[in-house]
Amino acid sequence: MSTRTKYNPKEIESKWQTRWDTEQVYHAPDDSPKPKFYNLVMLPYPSGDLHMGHWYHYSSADAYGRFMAMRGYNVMQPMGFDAFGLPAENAAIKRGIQARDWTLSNIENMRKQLRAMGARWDWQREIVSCLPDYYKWTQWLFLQFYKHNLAYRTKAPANWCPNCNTTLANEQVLPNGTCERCGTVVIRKEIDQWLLKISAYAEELRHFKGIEWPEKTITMQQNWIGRSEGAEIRFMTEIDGKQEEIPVFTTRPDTIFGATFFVLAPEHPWVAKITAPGQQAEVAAYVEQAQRMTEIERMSTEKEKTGVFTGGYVINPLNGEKIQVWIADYVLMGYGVGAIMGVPAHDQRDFEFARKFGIEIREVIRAENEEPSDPATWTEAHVNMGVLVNSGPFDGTPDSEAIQRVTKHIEEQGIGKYMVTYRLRDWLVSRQRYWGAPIPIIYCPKDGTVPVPEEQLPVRLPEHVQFRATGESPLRYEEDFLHTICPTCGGPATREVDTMDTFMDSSWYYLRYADPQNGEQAWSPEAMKRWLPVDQYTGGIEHAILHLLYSRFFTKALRDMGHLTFDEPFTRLFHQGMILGADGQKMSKSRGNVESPDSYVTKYSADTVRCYMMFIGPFDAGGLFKGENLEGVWRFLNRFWNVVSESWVAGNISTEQTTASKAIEQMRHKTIKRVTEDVSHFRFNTALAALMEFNNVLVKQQNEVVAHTASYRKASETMMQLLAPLAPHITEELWEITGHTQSVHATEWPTFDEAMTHDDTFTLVIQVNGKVRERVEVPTTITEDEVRKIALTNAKVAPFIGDSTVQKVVYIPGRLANIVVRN
RNA sequence: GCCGACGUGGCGGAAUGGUAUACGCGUCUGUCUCAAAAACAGAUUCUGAAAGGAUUGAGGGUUCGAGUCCCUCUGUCGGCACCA
Repeated sequence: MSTRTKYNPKEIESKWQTRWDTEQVYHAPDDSPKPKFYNLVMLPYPSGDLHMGHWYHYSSADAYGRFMAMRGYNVMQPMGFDAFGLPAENAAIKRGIQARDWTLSNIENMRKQLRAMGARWDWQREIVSCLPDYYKWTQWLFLQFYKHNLAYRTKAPANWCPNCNTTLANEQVLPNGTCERCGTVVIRKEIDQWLLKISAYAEELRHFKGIEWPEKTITMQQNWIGRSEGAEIRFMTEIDGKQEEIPVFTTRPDTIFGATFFVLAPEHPWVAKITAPGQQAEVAAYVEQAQRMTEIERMSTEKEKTGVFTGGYVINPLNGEKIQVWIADYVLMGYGVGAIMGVPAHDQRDFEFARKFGIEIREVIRAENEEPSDPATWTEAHVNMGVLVNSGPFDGTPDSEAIQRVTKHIEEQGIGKYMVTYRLRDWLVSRQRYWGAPIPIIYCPKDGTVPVPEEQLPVRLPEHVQFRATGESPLRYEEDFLHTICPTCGGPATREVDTMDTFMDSSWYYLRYADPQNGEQAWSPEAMKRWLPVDQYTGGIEHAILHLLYSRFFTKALRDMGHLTFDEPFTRLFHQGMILGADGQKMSKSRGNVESPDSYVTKYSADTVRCYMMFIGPFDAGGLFKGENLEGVWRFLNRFWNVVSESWVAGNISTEQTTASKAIEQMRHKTIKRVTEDVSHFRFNTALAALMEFNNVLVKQQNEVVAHTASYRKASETMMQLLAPLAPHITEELWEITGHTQSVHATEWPTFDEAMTHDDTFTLVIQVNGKVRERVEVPTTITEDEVRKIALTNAKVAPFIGDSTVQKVVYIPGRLANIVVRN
């Protein structure tokens, strides 16, 4: 009999990590006969260290991947690095090193940490977005967008972060008007920018056909995209003696007879033209002031309405009325057509504006049962439904019909049309920074904007540059980079010095994992068809709009270009929660509540940290990291180690069936059922609780006779398999110690027999009027009559019935009997 | 302001309309030890000597029976917010 061994994680974890690595057991082969399962996690930014959030995210996602592998899938679970971006550049400026060196050494460190988790990463598929063999294809993709008119350059007011010294996409400006990265207040700046025409896919992006995503995420994307149905109506004006038309967008064409003024956004191209000479100074001042405003100031809803009369007029095409043209910053250039008709009676914003500037408020819709009243006495706009009044030929029309009737009318008259607008604006991808993929465009004095020919890719980012303290991109001063030859005429030309938003890199990395080493193509059609789309994607909800929306856009655009054959990149999406410090606050150095996962791996084991992360609570809820709570998981793993290793050295295995062995067998089946269902639904916390319960039972019985039965041995075998996805090292080691030759992770997931999950007896709960009065152990075969008899004659129950009349006995088979009595 | 989710022991949390508080942490008691740690055994929602009573943010409703379903309120969190 061998002596008892102690759980020694240091030794076994490095032993198995090395073995898995050298034997490449987690590489997903392209030619497996098994069905594929693409298990993806959002790739990390190489900040230098894997933090608690990474462990939380990746432990569970890996457990799921391991579970699916044991269920017979060819699981592809890749890992890579989203390696371009500002932190590298800032570190370079601060420390006088190269961004590339900083990034690559961080990656090196994080690879080690990722290995120490014991996850089944497919390292052969690793991608690093800042390396030329990756960003070559990011550039290639940009060129495809350009070729299909989905990338364009324009001079427009852009969100500018004065701290990061670069433009930002709308999605990167937080709701409070600050920079997503650094929290600085974003201002607007007019410069030439490259944009991707995501708005062309607004309608399709609103739909989520055939995918299982959290409702919340879908709603967030739909709100972000927005959609308003209405009409574009052209108002007439006269400029320099010429008849001109200015369109407005409205969702309420039925209220057009109530339009008493007209408003242009301050940035509207017609502002200068329509402004009367006498008003020019005032208008110019207002426009300038609006431009200077930060996003915060402009977005404040508390703000009182402001505006300036331009001195110009337009004519309402329906009633021929001449109304004043104003400019006001509550009208946004980026929505609709940047111009509105002001209907103060039935729109609260227009109401406030009209009140402030003394403009007429004219009622054109009256709610049913509403007494006629003077709009001048109103305190707010009347937005309820009703029937049209003061609306010429439309008087008396219920406004439920009026929208359609007026729209039809203006279409027939040729003064407007039905129109849908979206809130979603095009994606600004230019960044005035160095550490990103160069935009593959050349500017030639003769040929203008010329895309870099595909065979000249990649446009290499210089690897050794002089950083500037201001954060200004060093690229524009890199003469070798800047000056080039025009691909069209061969003459001298300059390169675009802006680089691409890092979200460009991450919008397609999941495609590259399918075919990561392909030097000829971004991916081959075969690899694409074999692996994509992603079956399960796990990542934080903070990317609900940014990365997840961009990736969907890429997928749809690339499908239309013929490069992909599916509509959605991520079939099933799961958001893990956020892990907080023990004080309930976000972990941060300034708060001093940061905990390093590495120190807990050293103190306990990787398996302990993994299991603890899964045990904190529901995976989508996140939770607080409390170091002391790891003790519980650590004790569990030790007890598990001891009970398995000891029971397997004990000899004399009996195959005799006893009451005790049958009970163990039943619990084994119940546990398989619970764990299988829980892990399938990402409920790792309750799966672990079930395993702990089973283990507690095995521990309790390890000195009993039953510990020498085949059932008991089978139970510990099942425990190893069920725990394997969660704690891969300890189970692998025990599996080997107990004489198995194959890896536990390569075994088939245990199955259960439904009949075996039911006990022979159950605890019958006896209630009187819904209150529990007694519990009796009875056989499951018991009949209702027997239950009634037991319930009504039970000595402990009797006093609660007393002299009252028993009205009925509700019996729920297998559970309880409720005696209903009335006095 | 609008929309959505949530509120359970000292703590993290568990509960197909059917035994509330599983599992774990912490705490207390005990065993072992010169002692401590570890490990092991037991206790641990509140109240009560016990029988019992009360208890899932507050109040109401549906039901034989409600943490779970419905209504009102309240608190916390998340999203949106001058989008015509």
